[in-house]
Amino acid sequence: MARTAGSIGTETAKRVLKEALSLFAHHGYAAVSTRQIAAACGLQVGALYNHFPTKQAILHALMATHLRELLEAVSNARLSNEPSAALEDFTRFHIRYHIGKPEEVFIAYMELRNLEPEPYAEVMKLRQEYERTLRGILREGQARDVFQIEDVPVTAMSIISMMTGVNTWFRYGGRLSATEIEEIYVNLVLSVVGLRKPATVQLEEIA
Amino acid sequence: MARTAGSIGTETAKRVLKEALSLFAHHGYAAVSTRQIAAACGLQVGALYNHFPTKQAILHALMATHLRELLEAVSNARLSNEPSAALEDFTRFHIRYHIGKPEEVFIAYMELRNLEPEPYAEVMKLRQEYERTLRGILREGQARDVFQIEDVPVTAMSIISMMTGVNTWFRYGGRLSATEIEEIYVNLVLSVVGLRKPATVQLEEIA
DNA sequence: GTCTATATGATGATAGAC
DNA sequence: GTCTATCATCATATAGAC
Repeated sequence: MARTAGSIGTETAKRVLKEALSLFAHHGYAAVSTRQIAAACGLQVGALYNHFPTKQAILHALMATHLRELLEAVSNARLSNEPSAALEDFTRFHIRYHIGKPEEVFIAYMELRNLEPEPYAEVMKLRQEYERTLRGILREGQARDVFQIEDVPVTAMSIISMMTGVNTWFRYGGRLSATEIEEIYVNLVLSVVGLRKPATVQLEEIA
Repeated sequence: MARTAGSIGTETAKRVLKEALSLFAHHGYAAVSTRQIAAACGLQVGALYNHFPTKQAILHALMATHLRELLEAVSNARLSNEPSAALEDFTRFHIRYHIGKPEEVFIAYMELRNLEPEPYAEVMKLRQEYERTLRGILREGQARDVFQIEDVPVTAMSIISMMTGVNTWFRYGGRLSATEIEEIYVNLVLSVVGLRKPATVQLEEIA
């Protein structure tokens, strides 16, 4: 069957998702034809429809799977109970996860408008569930007076935009390693809530 | 002629750009047909080609015009010479400009991959020119020891991602007005470089 | 499950009349 | 400058043989 986004069974279906992921990320969903996807899998067009009822079902499966895996991963990340440590944990998790899955992230952000209302609503719900994790951390830190936050929802969206932005410029083999970027972003994000990790480079420079 | 991005003369050409802007922003470049654009202008397809040689030329004109206007506007914004004031000026400018032109911004970020190498390179150059303005401010503030910045390029991209992110969630008539959002973002951006506007809400809360 | 063949319609772009 | 008509190609999706 392999019709639902949650359970993709067969090897061929997995292959289709893998190739479609790459093609959609590079050229955009609307610009990729089912023939291209089939060819990349070593199939003819007709065979594709044994695994997915429509082209859009492939897109939906990619997005929903990505977001579900993201939610599962952040749930497994076991963030600290202390707000500033939790925010650091969340930042490291987000940067690492997003740098590791640039194509999935790109599609999940760029191809939303190609979804029909129903799958769109489902995907948006998953996204908001992830954003809620961050808002929870921010609210907790605000309540305990360890964060300086003017507006929690806006700050949460800002932090997410800031962090997800790495995917627009980061390339392996560039000036900075993924680990270095992670460290920089921890400082950037903590700064946003009025904190700053003590005893790092920029403090030494000032002293 | 109206073939080059810089100079679009006739009324009809302007109309085409206006309608294409809206259609591309809503459905995506690849998903919009030339017939749709023509119909929105009250034309037949053939007439479109009196004004633009290809569909992609319309996209290119939209992106290049937007970025050129953005550069002109930021140049006219007369940013302060003092780094922290300049950063505040830049933030206010960026938020205001981007909230005011959501469709242009959306297209300029989302449809880059639909450009051929040459127009792509031109558009990227314009984008980088804008980013350079912010990097200049950050470097100046770093040199004068008023900003705490670990890495100027990464911080610049973070700030731009953060600010441009408003366009993904801001809607007129929502909880916050454009002015309120501008104020919040000034604080967020100054926080990123280790500053915070004095005597605002969150300081009173702490006291 | 995959193939070939095909239905049905839309696509970007052009030609030539007015 | 716009129209109508058309080209050649491509699209998604389906049917039926193997």
